[in-house]
Amino acid sequence: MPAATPSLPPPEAPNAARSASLADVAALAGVSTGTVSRTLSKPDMISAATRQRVMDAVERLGYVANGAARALAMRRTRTVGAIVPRFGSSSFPALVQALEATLAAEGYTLLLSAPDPRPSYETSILRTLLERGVDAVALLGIEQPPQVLAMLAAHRTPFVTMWAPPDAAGHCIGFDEQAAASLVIEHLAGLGHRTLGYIGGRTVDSERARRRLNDLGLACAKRGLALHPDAMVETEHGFREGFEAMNAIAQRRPPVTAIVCGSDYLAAGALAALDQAGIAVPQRLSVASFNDNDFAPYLRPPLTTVRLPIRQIGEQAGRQLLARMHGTTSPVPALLPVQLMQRASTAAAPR
Amino acid sequence: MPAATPSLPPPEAPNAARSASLADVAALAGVSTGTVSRTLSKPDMISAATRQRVMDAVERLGYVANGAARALAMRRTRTVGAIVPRFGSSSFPALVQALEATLAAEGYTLLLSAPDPRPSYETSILRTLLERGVDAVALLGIEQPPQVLAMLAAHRTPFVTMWAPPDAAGHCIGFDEQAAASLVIEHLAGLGHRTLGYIGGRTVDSERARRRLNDLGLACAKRGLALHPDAMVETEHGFREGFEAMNAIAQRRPPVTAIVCGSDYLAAGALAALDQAGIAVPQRLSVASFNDNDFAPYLRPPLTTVRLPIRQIGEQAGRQLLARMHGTTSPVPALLPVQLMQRASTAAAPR
DNA sequence: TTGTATGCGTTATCAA
DNA sequence: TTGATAACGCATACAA
Repeated sequence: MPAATPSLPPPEAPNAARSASLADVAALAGVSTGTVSRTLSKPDMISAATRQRVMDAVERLGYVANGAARALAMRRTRTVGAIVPRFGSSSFPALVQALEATLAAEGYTLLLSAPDPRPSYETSILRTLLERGVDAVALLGIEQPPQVLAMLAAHRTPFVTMWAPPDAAGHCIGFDEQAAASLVIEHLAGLGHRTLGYIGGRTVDSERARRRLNDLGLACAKRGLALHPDAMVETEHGFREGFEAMNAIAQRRPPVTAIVCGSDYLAAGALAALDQAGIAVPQRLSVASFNDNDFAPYLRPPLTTVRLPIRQIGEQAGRQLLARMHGTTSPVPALLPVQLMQRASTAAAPR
Repeated sequence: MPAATPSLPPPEAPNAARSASLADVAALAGVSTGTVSRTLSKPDMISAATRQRVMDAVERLGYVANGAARALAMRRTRTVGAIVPRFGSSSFPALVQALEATLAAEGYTLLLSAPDPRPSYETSILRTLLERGVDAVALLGIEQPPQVLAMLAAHRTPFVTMWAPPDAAGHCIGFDEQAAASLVIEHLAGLGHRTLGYIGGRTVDSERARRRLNDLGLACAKRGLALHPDAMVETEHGFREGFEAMNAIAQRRPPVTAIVCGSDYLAAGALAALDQAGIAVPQRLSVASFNDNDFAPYLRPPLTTVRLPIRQIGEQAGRQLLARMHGTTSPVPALLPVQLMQRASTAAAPR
């Protein structure tokens, strides 16, 4: 160790080995570290003169606070963990973007993780997040294993589940899935359809997909409609997947007059497949879809879609977490409304 | 081991006020904190017996390390910052997913931030990231202001720019944009097209969009093709935007025989618009596009597209950062190859 | 193999 | 208003 300069401050930065610390700033400004800290956090507690000196020193040294030290002392990181599966596709990115924006507005940063399919559950990801000291966690589209909730509880970490079944533990930000299913089915029933197909998510992977299917089934039953087994495909959400699913269905030639798609990616893919196969829509087959990316309304022929409040989920989740982190007891989140986007598709059911 | 407690540890958790610390584990296991720390980080330095005791204590207390303290002591956070604009749309999510996966495999977590349009530059976001102690930074799709690079350099933080001009400062992970433009134009020239349109990103916002346009122009010039001003639209990347851009172009009825789209979102939207307007493709108008989402090939009618190596950019960037953080001098990244996805679209140029 | 003690950079408490 | 100083929880060099 070179001359440790026990008393007086070095005139210039002696070694730029490490980036400047609070102590460096204090030395340069000729004040104590406490004063520097206060100057940065509560400037009005400091006299204008010293404040100026401190700020100058901060500027000259290019001081950037060490978040680890701050987190250690303050016991919070201003960081929020998000566990998001299949981030690269479907409508999750839009949701995450909304979440990030909401949190960023209050100075929080998002730690993004994807659940690792390998180990037992996503508890290892959660563990990593907790080690990173996240102040809160947002869970998206995962079936919460009890362990996850237990860990969260044990660490007193606020969390929300997004787009999850409303009975999920913890506070859930979602929309009325049953109403959404109902809107689609009622619409098709009104057009005279009796036998339907469905292209949607994998029920084996996803509790949400199971519920979606269940809700559709109930809505169908209420109106005497039926889902035909040969016209059902479970797949990932994506354009390509919708395309292939629709092709598979078309090959089986099931006696259906309408297809419901679980997302507008799937719908777009399905329509492309029908187009290529020369199957006229809606003359020979109607298509309706859940709309999570705002582009279904632009597809030809006009689709009737239920618009899902994707970005709103992200925003609400962000607000909810902020409130909870700040100790504000926020109202129990209500289900967000869904909306039927009716198009002037007056075509009656074929057949 | 029930009666471990050799000396005088609390029989149960006395106050669960805070979550367990190393000291708590040490006390319960009847060892020192150093031993616990070593047990967790380098287990083979510890005797089997004590290791077992420590692990039991860890288990019983549900111990999770405090990352802030660890980061403070180790001077690293195992965290990587990513600055990603508009990641809710276009092809950025896929890239981010690839980046996250690559980093997560090595125990790194991604801190995701979107550049805030408000303040001068994204230096405030970068500042936040640096305060959080990120070990490295990945910049995506932004025009790096000198300040950003300066801050990065001042803090000795490794970084890469992704999908940026190759001459950008720092190491850039990208692909050969000129080759991509060339492939599209050569293809259209080969079909006999002479006058083209283009729907792409906003050149005013994006250096990348400027270059893309420039590259297309050069490729056109080489073959004597021309871009028609009335058939040029700059917009955001999205399905809806492509739809509206194409409608705008159609209204102006420019004398073009082919349209180039900057992304498959735009292409999909454009095709939907043409479809709705009853403009036959490719009989009356050819459409070609840059393909960043793997779904253009499924669009009808067959599009010829250039596949852009989006996920590979994320992976390469991740690897590059990992290497740099570990001090490994990794080879200078080469431009990733692009690929023409030719479809059996043998239609010659109309007119 | 294990224990002890120090440092990491902030915040916060308590005096001055 | 400011300064000294004690946490904060972990890693690690050094001792034993």
